[in-house]
Amino acid sequence: MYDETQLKILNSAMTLIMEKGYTATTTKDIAKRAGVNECTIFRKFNGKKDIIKKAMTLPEWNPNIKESDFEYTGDLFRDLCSFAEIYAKKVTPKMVRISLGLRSPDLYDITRDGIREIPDIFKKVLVVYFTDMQNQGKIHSNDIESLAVAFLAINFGYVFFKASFDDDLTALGSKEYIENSVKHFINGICV
Amino acid sequence: MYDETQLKILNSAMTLIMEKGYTATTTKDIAKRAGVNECTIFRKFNGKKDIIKKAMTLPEWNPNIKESDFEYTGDLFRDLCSFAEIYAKKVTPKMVRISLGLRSPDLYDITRDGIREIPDIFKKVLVVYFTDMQNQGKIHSNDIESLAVAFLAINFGYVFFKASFDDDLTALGSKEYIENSVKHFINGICV
DNA sequence: TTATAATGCAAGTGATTACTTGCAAGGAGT
DNA sequence: ACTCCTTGCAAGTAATCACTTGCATTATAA
Repeated sequence: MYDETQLKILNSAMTLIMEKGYTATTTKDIAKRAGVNECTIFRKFNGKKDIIKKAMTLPEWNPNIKESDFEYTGDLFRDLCSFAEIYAKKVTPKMVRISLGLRSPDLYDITRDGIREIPDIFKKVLVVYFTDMQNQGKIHSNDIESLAVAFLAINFGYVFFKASFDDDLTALGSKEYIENSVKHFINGICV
Repeated sequence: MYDETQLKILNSAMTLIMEKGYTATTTKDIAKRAGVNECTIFRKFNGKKDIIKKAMTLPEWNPNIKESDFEYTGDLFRDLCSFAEIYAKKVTPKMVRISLGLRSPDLYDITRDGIREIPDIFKKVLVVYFTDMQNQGKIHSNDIESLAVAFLAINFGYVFFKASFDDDLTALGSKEYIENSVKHFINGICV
């Protein structure tokens, strides 16, 4: 699909965008990091935006989340931990940083759908799951929507904090956080 | 503190940064939106960065969150709803958009502390609160830290989604979300 | 009236941007 | 040996960036 030179350019561009954002990343920067001449970039791609468009299809720069990734057994704790782990594995701090770096008005038409897709799919999975559990009488909730958004927020918030502040806001590891937050989510905190 | 011209420049600059990000916002843009000549900007401020530095001290562009804003009674539901409401009132989608727009490498030295401060303070308040409730025997948790981060994430996640996707991800209003998510947070979902 | 300060206007600064072009060097396959 | 194909190199494009300057205009205050 892409030759070695193209891959170096794609990866360098995304790494820089992750660090500085799209607008602040220059083609000169990209060339330097990729170890190629600047004009090579324009021989290989149709401009700066084209690099992003193509890089976003690479698995390395796309969580590529699918509804079918999330399977469940009916065991609440096990299922929610599994959901959270899959989400954490796909939506890494690196992915969050990239999606923040791609926020640029003249890039929205390219990036918008791909970025919106990720929380959307995870939320859909959760709504289906909670509805199913509700029907099976395993949970009680008068608002599945709030439940799904809250669980999504619990997981997204954590990775966002890591992406933004590293370990400064919380030193909690992903595994402990998932286990504890799921436990609290299921059982509540009331005595 | 600032004359009318300066305020127009400050507000225009921040509005544009909210929409396009710092690097993509030009001084020409700012001048045009403020209805002043571009050179006036440089007569009133010491460069582009200086505008940001000064705008960030304005209450309109700074959540200005303080630990003392959060008071509690000991009633779990009431307290957590109150915390969430205060947080939602200070950390609006507009504020989130601004803090995302300010992400630029050559701005970090100015903005970093102010941005990190907000989740930090809210988390501190939550840790103190949950510890107190634990000591009073009102809640049970083997990890206060996870609890605080999860509650912070529930509230930040929601406002972030609104800032990024408006009502597309969820049409839930702030009031319903807070009430439902707090209820779930306290009671859990298990039957 | 007169002095002062704020602003607009127009023109211009050098630096940087994304992007282009012509030519030469090198490697790979025939 | 010959031909592609890729790439580097150097030079250049027009546009835009943050920022400056000199002068005219206006409103305000003394």
